[in-house]
Amino acid sequence: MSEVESFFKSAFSVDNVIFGFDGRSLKVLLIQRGAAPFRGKWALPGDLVYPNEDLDAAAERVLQQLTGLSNVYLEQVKAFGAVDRHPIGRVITIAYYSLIKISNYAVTPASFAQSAQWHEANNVITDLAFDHNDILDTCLQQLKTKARREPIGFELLPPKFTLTELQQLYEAILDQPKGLDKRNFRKKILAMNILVECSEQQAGVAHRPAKLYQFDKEKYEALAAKGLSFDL
Amino acid sequence: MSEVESFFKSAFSVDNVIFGFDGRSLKVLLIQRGAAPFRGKWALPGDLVYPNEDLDAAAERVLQQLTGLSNVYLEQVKAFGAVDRHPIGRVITIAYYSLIKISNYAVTPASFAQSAQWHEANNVITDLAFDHNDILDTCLQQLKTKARREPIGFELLPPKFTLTELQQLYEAILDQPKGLDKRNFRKKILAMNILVECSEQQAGVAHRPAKLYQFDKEKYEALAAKGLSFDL
DNA sequence: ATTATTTCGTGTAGAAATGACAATAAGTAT
DNA sequence: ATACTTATTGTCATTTCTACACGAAATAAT
Repeated sequence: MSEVESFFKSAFSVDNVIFGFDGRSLKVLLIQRGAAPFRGKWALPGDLVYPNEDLDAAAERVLQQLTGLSNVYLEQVKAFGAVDRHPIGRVITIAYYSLIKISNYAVTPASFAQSAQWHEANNVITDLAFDHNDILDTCLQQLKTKARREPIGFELLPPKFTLTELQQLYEAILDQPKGLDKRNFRKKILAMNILVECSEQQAGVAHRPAKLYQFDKEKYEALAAKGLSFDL
Repeated sequence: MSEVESFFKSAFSVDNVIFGFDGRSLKVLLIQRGAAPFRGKWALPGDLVYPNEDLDAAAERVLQQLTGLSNVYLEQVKAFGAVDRHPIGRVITIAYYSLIKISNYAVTPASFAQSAQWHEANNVITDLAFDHNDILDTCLQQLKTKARREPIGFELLPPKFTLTELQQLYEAILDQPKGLDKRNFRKKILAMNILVECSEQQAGVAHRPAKLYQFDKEKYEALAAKGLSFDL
């Protein structure tokens, strides 16, 4: 075997930290492994990257196969490449996270035999397979950092939401000890001018219904180009 | 060849965007490739990762072989893995950037035959080898973002520096159109309480010498733990 | 239909941070 | 001594931030 060939004995995979929000807390979708290694352990959904598949495409595929969803927010975080991170050989993995609207996720489609389950993002069991605890922590940290500087939170909410729901989301993501002040939060987010008020109101609640809002992405991008910086 | 084996026909490399600051502008260290592919083209320093080498270690090695430096600021940015990014096979690369004190870099050590040269970081030729323009842009963007929120700029300065030097550095990194206000910059950075004044002064200048300062990392970390957030 | 219950929606005032601005001080070179 | 160059320092007006409480609008229960 030539020297160059000896470098071509490794593989790479993608692992995807899929976040959702159920109205109360931030969740992560984990699977229980059906095959060795780490059979039976909880793990991040992931797969080897096909030889002629781009990295991002592989991450999308993993997400699509597990949730049936496509066209969702997906972002690469970093590569994890410790020599011994995988028991069967040299496999580095590229970690991604996605943000999905939890209500769109139906339950595991039949095509995927493995059991998948939502777990509390801030309180995940510490013995995930491989180095997945590491990966999860890194992605969670990155989400927390990024969510306060870019308007990605909306990816976790239904298209129309109330300001209270939005606030609860941010309280769940940034773990502010005391929560956020209601009036100040509303003032701030409305002042950015990136939300549009819907004509409908919240329905089916046993109290005064709230106004519904939508995130206006075009408006945000126009303002961002002019120097607006989202910051919570 | 088994199905699993077909996944083990790829390699990975690291590429390192090495930044320096010469007192006026931000620089990147590029090499001129001595071998195919892209022989003669300018490129980021990088190498294949050895089979039993951690990713970070490979990035350090590349840096060390080129500059003779070790123990410098090094950070992984992301993986670049388009299927066709490398002409000789499937090779994904993990991009890093490092910040070095340019005065410590002697010139290419003999061990490295390739010619290495500093280029203006904000104005690099657009036909680097591989997808290196992409990688460079991403790393530069990341540096700009990160430099305003974490005290990493000091890695580019000598241990003792004047406030004017520090300001010039930040003006070079964040390309503020009008520069920063001198009085306000000093007020802000000194108020953070992470600099210590040296007993010496600047020497060898034909005008009033400035006080020299050092970055106090322990102090910063103590304050950061209590909630200080570096922000310029 | 009155009442209880729950959440919605809103403004103000004091404190803190920011941004704009220029004159004197301390050295070297001639 | 004088010219030259860069270093150092404070104030004021404006903006932003933070803390804080009550009437309004709907449903549920009687």
